[in-house]
Amino acid sequence: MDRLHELEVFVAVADAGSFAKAGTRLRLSPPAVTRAISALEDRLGARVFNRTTRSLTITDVGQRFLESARRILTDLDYAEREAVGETAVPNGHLTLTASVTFGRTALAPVVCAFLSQHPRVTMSVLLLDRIANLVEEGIDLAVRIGPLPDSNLVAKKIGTVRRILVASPDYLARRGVPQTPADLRLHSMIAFTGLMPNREWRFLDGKKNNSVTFFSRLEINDAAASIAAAEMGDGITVALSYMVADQIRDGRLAPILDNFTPPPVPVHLVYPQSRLVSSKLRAFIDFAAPRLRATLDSLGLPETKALGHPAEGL
Amino acid sequence: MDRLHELEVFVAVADAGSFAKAGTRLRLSPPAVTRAISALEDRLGARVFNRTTRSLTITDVGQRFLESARRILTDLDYAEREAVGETAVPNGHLTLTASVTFGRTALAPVVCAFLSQHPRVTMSVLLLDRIANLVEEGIDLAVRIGPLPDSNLVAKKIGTVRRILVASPDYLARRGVPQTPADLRLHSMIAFTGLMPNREWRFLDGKKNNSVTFFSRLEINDAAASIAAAEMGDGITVALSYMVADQIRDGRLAPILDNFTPPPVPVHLVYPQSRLVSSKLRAFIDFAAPRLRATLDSLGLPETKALGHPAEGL
DNA sequence: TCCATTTATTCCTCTAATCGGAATAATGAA
DNA sequence: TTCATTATTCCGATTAGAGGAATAAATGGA
Repeated sequence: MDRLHELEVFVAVADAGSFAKAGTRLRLSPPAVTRAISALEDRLGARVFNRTTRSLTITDVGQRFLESARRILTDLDYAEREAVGETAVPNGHLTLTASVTFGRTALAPVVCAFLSQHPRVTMSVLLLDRIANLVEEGIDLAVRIGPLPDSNLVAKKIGTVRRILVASPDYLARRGVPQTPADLRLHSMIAFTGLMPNREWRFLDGKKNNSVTFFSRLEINDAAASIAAAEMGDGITVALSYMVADQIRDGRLAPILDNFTPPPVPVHLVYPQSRLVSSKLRAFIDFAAPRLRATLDSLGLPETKALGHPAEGL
Repeated sequence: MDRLHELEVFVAVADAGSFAKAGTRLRLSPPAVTRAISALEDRLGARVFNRTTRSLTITDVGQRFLESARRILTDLDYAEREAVGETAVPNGHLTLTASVTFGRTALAPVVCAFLSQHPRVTMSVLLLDRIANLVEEGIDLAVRIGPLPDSNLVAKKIGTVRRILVASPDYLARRGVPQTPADLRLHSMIAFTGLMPNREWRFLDGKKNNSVTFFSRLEINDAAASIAAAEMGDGITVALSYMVADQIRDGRLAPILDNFTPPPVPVHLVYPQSRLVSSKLRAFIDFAAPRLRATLDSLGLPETKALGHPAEGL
């Protein structure tokens, strides 16, 4: 077994406080974690952890070894990068996460372009419609849409996205185009709960925040499904602008009530705070930020200051 | 691949100056050495050695990495030993060498006893009838019989062995027992060239060195074969006392001219000089020295000061 | 006190990695 | 120019390590 792998697993278990969490962080199966720790313990001839199914404590041997293991892993990483000096190219693995639709539409092309320029980097891209815990899940970088809660993550803002109402031309031909937000009460609304909870459309009326509530005949928690339903003429839904860029361009959906939208929400790249951001992560951020900014700009109006009610983050 | 294995191979190649020598030292096949260096170079994204079939130079990248690699290997070894602290047991691999017959008769039982007391140690025992180069061949310890040439090896003397003349009782009944060294001229001599080159028997006559030359009808360079020939009644041969201890005890050979033997030759444990003798090597030396000393004592007269002509070493 | 859930470990099968031998090609020395 | 040595590649065989499933144990909550 790769002895450095053993050390990596050992440090991860010590940091995570359990085999299971360390496995999640390192994307290893439970037996793989057990195997690595057992191999280390065999070589040391001593236990490094005392553990049961629900508790884990580090032993004296483990405590003494832990600092050395960290240092050795850091030293090797540094030595390898120092050895190749100024000619170093970013290499290694990066794990990213984003929402499913953002990942598909905006992030994937940027990742592919980055990988073609950096053949020594490998990536995992996790498209999730939940807020991942970066540290616990061993994720290097996330794209976060919406206001950020306080945390010790580093955030780099790359733009905003607008929340817009859309409907199919066929629907609008049948039912008329709403002229005011109040008109929405007369329409079939497809309530995507991720962006319009409580059947309420909040918007800026000039500089004033306003909202209108409505009855929705369809309430759904999946963005793609709500957009598909709107395309089929079932009603009006809300989407983030990038989610429907293709459909708008192709004429399958039309934006409505453009002057009555909520303020745009920010989009950030976020990553765990660290004294040393790895070169590959730095390289990706520097590569991706302007490209994602351009993507966001082309998919919506230029960035404006966010005012008023914060949206639920994705 | 075990990344530390890559570092170990890398350091060994740098020290040895060739893949082939490093492979010999580490007991790896040529492809295994190539594979380890290639894996390291793939991970660094740069060559560490420029090499042809007959030359090898370290690159700038390799030079920068070499010191780090050494330090990391040393740090890990130390960290593992420190972590387990006072409860540490010797562990790891030791490579020993000795002559074939000494290995079989005297060393093997000691090695087995040591291994049964130290289950965390593994050993390779190389029984060779040539003088191995410890550093080049990655050998931790050798048993050397005979005077030692100057070297930077550390030597610990554990005893002496006598060179004795032996013949079978049947031969002696047929041809008579030689009473003086000069009588050897009248006998059939089996000249084992390793111990009696130039058909000459050198011996101490009181305090004076003396010698007798003779015609030998059989000259052979293999100790076992010459002893076997003597057992068959073909003549008188010379042997180191431990080589024929069993035969003498069993009455299959008898020593002759005991008062006219050359001075005993020393037996040493030798190992490369190093600032830190590994705990497993230290443990083996401490374990083996008294036992081998006892073995040598029981197989021959007590240790006496070596005087006169040095024997060829084995 | 009991039960359900979670987690560490073990077993098994499959896949991938690494082994060494043989062959090849290249290099340097005689 | 030839030959011996050495680094590399290829191939088949063996071993290692993966993850899934099952198991057992421990813990927390009811």
